[in-house]
Amino acid sequence: MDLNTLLTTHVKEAASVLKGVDLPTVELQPTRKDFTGDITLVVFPMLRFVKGNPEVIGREFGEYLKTHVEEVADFNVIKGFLNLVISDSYYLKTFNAVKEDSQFGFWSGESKGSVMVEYSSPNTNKPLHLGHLRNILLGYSVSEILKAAGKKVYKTQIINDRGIHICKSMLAWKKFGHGETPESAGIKGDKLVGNYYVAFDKAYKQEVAELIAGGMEKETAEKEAPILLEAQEMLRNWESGDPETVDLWKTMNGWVYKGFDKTYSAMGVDFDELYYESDTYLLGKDVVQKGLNQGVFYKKPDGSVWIDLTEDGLDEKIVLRADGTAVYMTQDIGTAIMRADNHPEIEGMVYTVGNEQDYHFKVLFLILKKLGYSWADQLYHLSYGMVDLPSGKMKSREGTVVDADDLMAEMARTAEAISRELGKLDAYNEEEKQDLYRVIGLGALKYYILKVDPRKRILFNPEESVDFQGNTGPFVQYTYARIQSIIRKADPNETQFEQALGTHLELHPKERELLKGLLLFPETVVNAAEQYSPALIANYTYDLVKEFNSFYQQVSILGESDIAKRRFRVQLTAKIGEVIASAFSLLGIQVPERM
RNA sequence: GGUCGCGUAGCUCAGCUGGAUAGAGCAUCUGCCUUCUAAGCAGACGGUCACAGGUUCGAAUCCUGUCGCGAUCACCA
Repeated sequence: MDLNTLLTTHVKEAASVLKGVDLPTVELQPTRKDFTGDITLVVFPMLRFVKGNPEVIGREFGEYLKTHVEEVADFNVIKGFLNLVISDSYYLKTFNAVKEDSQFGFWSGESKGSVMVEYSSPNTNKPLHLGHLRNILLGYSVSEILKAAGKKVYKTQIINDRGIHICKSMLAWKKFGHGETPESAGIKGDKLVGNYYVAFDKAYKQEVAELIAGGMEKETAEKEAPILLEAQEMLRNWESGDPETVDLWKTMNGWVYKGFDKTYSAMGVDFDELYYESDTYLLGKDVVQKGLNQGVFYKKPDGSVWIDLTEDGLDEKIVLRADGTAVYMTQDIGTAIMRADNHPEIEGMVYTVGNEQDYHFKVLFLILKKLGYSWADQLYHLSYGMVDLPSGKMKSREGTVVDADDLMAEMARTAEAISRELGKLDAYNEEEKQDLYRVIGLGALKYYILKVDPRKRILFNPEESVDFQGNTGPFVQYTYARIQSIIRKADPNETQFEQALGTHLELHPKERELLKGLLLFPETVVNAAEQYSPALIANYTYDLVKEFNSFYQQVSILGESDIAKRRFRVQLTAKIGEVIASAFSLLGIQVPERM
């Protein structure tokens, strides 16, 4: 039984014995740092049931708990707050009970069901940038957190591999590419295709300008530019399965996927299952047709298909174009259904998509519900804020996009510069050092992005770059490396968790704080999963690490002469290291042995 | 204009299912490396929790309104 439920039971018991009343709820909270105690019972809410002066009542309850509950060593009352001091032996016993569990904090019971988490889902004509980075890191981390909380997770993405935008880069490559390939150009495939997407835009703008100069209306020119008409024809060719077009499409998409894979692997993320829009949009069209027959949708005179959501407080929304081609919504309907069909066992889907699409997902979930899918109310849009630059939104046309590959490389370079200056890595060869720089650089970047509440937008200033000190990934990594250094130097016998520890040690205040922090890990994981928030894990880890560093500075571990104390400190240190590694694994961040 | 989100120290953020004197990091300033890694520790400075009402014994937290910022309301994805 954990401490809170134990105390709740006894407080209720005290109420019944002392006052003869049934307390429906008991309010406990961690004692604030400035007061003596570990757990505080707030007396005020009890006044509704127990009449009297809160301070007097607090003292009465304190006396009762101190004499009847062995875990309560002492108490004090300040205003309406009953601060309970928990005995050292309770913390030591609890530590003994959990220290050998290498999966401490992770759900170890039966699976709590399956869930599918979608993230990344890029266009295939633009390289990944900082915005994708947040999406991918969030989705991956939430997946890991859900797993730790007992779910089976399928990591997935929908790849937007179809549509007019793809044809634009294909056409530009055909016109201006002269057969260039990633190999011949010596650049990643996604970058190559991205260049042609830009090349299309440039050519298109020029044509429009020329048409306007020739006396054409701007609006007409924008619609009639020959290169655009050509792209549209290419899309029709693609949809009708023209072999040459389909071949080119396959080739160029292949380049892009290879490039993306490199980026994903550099980031240390992966997927269990991929869905391609080119596979799902047809199913979406079928379902729309069915929904039309069911009366969920209706057709406008021009042939386009709509749903009327005005009764639900939303607007009318198009689900199929007049020419019968699919829109964004059509393919998302198809994708959701295909996923549910493939995995009847899943109990939920999480969509990691920016908050600019809040409305879209509201509508999507509502449509699926109206179509009668039972799983529709288990869909969740993990909505996150944009990543903006000081100058505003990132715009590829203005060249202000922060490229994901470049940024990761730059972070590693910064880590290298700092490391070289500190010069503590004599034990490593050059290759090991390079690995370490990547781990630290990535750690800084991932932590920087994941520590903020997903809902909030992030302002990224490339000039100032990401910190390596204070509340950062490297700070946590550094502490981990310190811990490993201690373990390397410690007597191997003493680091073994099987080595029993006494329960009658007198704890140093720093040790108590560390133990309290350690024991919070499991509930932190549960909370993070419930709220889909890696930020909770990051903040927890930071607090724990700060507490450890303070302990480290004030209390000698290996220098302690009392064997029982030293053994406890070494094991506590090792356990903290383990929890840091576990917590960081939930953020997708690695921890180094040295730094 | 409708809808949704956000507004806490100079900057970046915690705290938000109501509880004690609102916490960190960065920046600025002071100390601490002949003792386990100074990417660290200890401390100082810094606040009208956007504003105004309301609910409550108690509000940064809940409700209403106002202001500011952002997103969205496309036969783009």
